[in-house]
Amino acid sequence: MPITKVNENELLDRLTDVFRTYGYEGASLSKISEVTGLQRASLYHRFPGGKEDMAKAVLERAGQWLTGQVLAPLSEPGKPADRIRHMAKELHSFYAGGKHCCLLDSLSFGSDDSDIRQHVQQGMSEWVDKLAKVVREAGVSSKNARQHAQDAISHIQGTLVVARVMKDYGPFERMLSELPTTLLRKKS
Amino acid sequence: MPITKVNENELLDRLTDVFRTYGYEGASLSKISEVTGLQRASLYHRFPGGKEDMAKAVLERAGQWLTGQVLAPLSEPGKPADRIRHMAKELHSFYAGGKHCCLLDSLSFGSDDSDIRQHVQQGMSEWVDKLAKVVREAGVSSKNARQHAQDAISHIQGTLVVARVMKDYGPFERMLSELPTTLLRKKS
DNA sequence: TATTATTTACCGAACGTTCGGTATAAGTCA
DNA sequence: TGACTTATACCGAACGTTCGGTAAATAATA
Repeated sequence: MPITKVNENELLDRLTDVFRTYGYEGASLSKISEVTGLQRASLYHRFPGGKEDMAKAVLERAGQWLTGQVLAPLSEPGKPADRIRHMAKELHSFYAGGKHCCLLDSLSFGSDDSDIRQHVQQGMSEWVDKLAKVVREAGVSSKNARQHAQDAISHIQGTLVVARVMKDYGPFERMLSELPTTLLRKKS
Repeated sequence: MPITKVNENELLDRLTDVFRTYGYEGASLSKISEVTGLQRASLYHRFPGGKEDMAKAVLERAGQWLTGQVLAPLSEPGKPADRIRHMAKELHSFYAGGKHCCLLDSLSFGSDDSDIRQHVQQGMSEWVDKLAKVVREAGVSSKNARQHAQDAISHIQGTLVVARVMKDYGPFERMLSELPTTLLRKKS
């Protein structure tokens, strides 16, 4: 078979970049074609389902990344606070120090019942659940654990919004450094 | 002169709704026309600068609303904590309990140097400054005041993202109720 | 040769925008 | 008052462009 012009991983990297930056509607096929170096028709060869397939693939891979790289350190041996510090480090590189915004934000606009929206919701839902589980294992009560997980993710999303709008990455950095404390606080 | 089909305020209300929900690119003139009840050409009579003018007008009014309704209670007499509680109340209705997402989020996607983006940045910048000023007046050190203001706005944005994605308004409500504490904490 | 990746060329539909024109209200002046 | 002008609010139809998507042909590997 002929060689691919762009390999799967790099293709998804660039797609991620476009969807992150411009959102779903803003990510036109022209822009995608320009960024990936593939013509529209070639993109349809790679993603028969078109733009929606691309967005789903991007979300899928981001979810795997999150699970494997960010959430995994939480399940390894060591003191809970150390494990969370490890996660913070992974989050830092995942979001490029706040310079990359979150797909769960950029892809969550538009009509309520869109297919993409459901994927986004499921992604965030899994994130909350997995994070809450670990916090619970660290000795926080079940109810508080879920709240802390939600609050942490809220804070991540919020600092990323501020970073995007203001180009100020301070709040994101600060939030990461305070994660061990805020996430494991016994009483809210 | 003939009477208007939709008055200025209601028109801006509906425009706000569309931009909030769909973002700038997602808010097509067809959708706007449908929601406002005005034909495309009529919208250009009201907003000669087209879609961009509409978004700017919407941002402008939201900024005035924020200044007048949300930030104003912070400058009135009374205990700082009470004043912040008042602001929280106003924020609650401003964002409809978390069901309305923030224009500063939905309009902040797309190319970095767009005119809209600059308006959004200026809007959030003003918000941080005004909030920081009040926190400083309540006795918090200058540096901490700015950080607390940024953190509060981050948390607002974050809980709104979570609310939009998950349809869970708990984090937003919780965040508002904890605002007096978090905003006035002396040490971080 | 069979298969696969990519391309050129093209499609109908929707995009944001503009134009020509109509209906209504208010001001002007014989 | 009544005819005339001006200004406003709106609309239908079209503008050129871009949208997401497809069919047929070419190039390259196995």
